Amino acid sequence: MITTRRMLLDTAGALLERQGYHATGVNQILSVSGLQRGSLYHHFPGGKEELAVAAILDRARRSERFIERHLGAVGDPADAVQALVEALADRVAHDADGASPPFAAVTLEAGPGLERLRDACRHAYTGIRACFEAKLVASAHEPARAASLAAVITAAIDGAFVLCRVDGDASPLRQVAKELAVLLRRPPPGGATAARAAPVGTDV
Amino acid sequence: MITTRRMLLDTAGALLERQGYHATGVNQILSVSGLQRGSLYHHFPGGKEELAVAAILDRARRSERFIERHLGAVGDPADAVQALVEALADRVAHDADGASPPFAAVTLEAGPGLERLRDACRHAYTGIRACFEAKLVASAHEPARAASLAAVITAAIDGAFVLCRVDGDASPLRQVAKELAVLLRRPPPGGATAARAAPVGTDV
DNA sequence: TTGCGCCTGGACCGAACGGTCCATATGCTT
DNA sequence: AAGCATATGGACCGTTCGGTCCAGGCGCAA
Repeated sequence: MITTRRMLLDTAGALLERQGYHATGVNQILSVSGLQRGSLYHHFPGGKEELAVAAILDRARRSERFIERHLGAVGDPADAVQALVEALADRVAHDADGASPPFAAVTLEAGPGLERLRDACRHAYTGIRACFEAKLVASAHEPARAASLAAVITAAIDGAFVLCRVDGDASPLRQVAKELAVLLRRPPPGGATAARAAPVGTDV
Repeated sequence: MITTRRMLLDTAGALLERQGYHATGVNQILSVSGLQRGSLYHHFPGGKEELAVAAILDRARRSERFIERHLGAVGDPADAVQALVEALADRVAHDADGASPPFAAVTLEAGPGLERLRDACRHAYTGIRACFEAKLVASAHEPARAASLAAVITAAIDGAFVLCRVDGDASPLRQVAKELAVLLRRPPPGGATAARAAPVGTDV
């Protein structure tokens, strides 16, 4: 049955995102999903870690599609990133418990003995950075600078999720949305490109 | 004995930073520190959570002092933040396993039932943001913008630590150092304030 | 209908978890 | 030297952990 596997991936993914790997027990995954141990170990013979890896990779794919869709909808990269992060903030505002960076907790917990999980997280972060990088390169940024900006965007969003969690409030994400837009509108320090700075600004 | 308490705080703090709360067992804290259960529960009758809270608060104080020292040593806030983040990158480069945001993992894991821990994390993040905010306000930034920039700085550093972990490399922090400096040198979007570089006094 | 896959329910397991308890040091006060 | 609070070593406890196992349920092909 496909729906059982899907249920496991979604449940495990949501719990991993919110709580991390060690705080998420197999029993919790089962009780939340309403399934039984036999099903889990049938679909994921490798147990908890195999399920976690599959759930992370699944959510990584979804995250990339989400980002690509948003970045593709707006031409200017500064506006596009701002809109994307505002959308994440809206999501946090509706569902306060959803204030979680998708992979940070699991990444930080994946120590020795969980190499597969670590690889999955690396894959996720690499893909996400690549989405931003592609958008920036397509908007005439130099490749090295695009990579640098993509890392900052990814890092700031992740960190903002953490701040949203401690604040119980979406404003850190909104602050990051605004400031990333400021950063992205600035011509590179080398000054090669003429100021496309534009009078756009002034939205709060 | 004070050294026993100190040993527990340092050991627990380091493990919590690297692995998070649930991945860090009481047995691990004891074996790494070379102490015994009796000592731990004597100094921290509240057990694992009380020790974790104390360790987090302890490290929060140290983090604030570290940040204040670095920000106080350089007048211009952009240069100061850049130097601070470069210093963190150097630390990561030497000690690859030290690539951990100090409080992110624990923050994300602190769900229902660990409210004290969550409060400690909130306190830590609030204090760290306040350090940056104070520096920016002292450098003639408007308060609202200073708060926004402080949140972005804090978030970007945290996220960069996560990226350093997955990359096994300090370059995300170096990229963030560079880009934060770019952002901080940029006048606010409204264009009103021309942030004249601060009086070089080592305030804070 | 019978047989034969895949899938699920759920009892069961050893190990590890956090926590309790107390006998015994240790060192300070008198 | 005696007495006492503080601190430590370590056995022990109940619970929960992730994981195994297998008896049946189900759907489909002959």
